[in-house]
Amino acid sequence: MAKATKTKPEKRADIDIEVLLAKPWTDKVDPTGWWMSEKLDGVRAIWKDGEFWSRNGKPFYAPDWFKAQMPSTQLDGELFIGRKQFDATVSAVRSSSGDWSKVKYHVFDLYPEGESWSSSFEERQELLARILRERPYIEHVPQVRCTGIKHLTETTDVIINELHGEGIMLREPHSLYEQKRSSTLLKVKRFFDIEATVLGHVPGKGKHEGRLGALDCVTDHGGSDRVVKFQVGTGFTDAERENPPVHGSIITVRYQELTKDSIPRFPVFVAVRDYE
DNA sequence: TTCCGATAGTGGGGTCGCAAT
DNA sequence: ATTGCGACCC
DNA sequence: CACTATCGGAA
Repeated sequence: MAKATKTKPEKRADIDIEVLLAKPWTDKVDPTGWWMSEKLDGVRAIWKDGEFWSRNGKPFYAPDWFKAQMPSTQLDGELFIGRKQFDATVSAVRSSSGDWSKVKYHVFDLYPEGESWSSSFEERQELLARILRERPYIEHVPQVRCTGIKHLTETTDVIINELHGEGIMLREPHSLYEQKRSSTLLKVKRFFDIEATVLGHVPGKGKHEGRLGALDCVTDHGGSDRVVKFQVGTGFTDAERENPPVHGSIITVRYQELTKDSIPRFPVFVAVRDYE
């Protein structure tokens, strides 16, 4: 295993980074012919000018041995340790003395520079396949042609239920790299519902001054002796914030997954429970 | 008429780093 | 040594 | 990341 060098990273200013961002998939879009890849729950990073950059233009300071394998080509991908290891990935790549030994850079596209603007997704993947060969800490994210909605559903089942991954990314065939949120890139995720009891109200700020900001909640999933407290602050209409569920109400909360402490990640208010 | 795209602005869990205690 | 907070990631 | 609220133009 290569060791991190002691050379302190030169401080670099932020730069302008504009990446392709995804929209949620709905069944109004027929995925037939689209490219499927696993949605990796890591940290988005652009390789450019000898450094990794976040999608907000902040630098990540990878060790020299990690950067030594990188090509000169500008790349778009995910710094990723493994499934269910988002926190470990963040810790590795964002701390000043992070352990990059388990991190790999999973590349799914070129980052535009000149002519890559005008090349199709398939052409860019072909170029990537040639560039990314035989590089120890780089993976070229596999793309699978989707044969239809059943194929998409079954693949999502495997990724989420068996491999415990986050979901699927869908790429429109022949699409260009657009440096914005685009309908040519869709994310397929799944969410769960839980019921929780309202403990209290957190006041809102700014445009929500004087009304609800978030609800303090508690749930007893995972054992009635284990009290799991969390907050939910999105999913409300303005009218609901004006007149929120009172203390003691049972509400439904949607979330993606439970954290290691059994707390819902990405919690969203759905409704007050409407049955007894 | 409805829908879509873009912008602005709220909110969550978790981690790191730094200041205050 | 502990706590709180802003600034990031998602 | 999640969402709501607006607005203007496309569909």
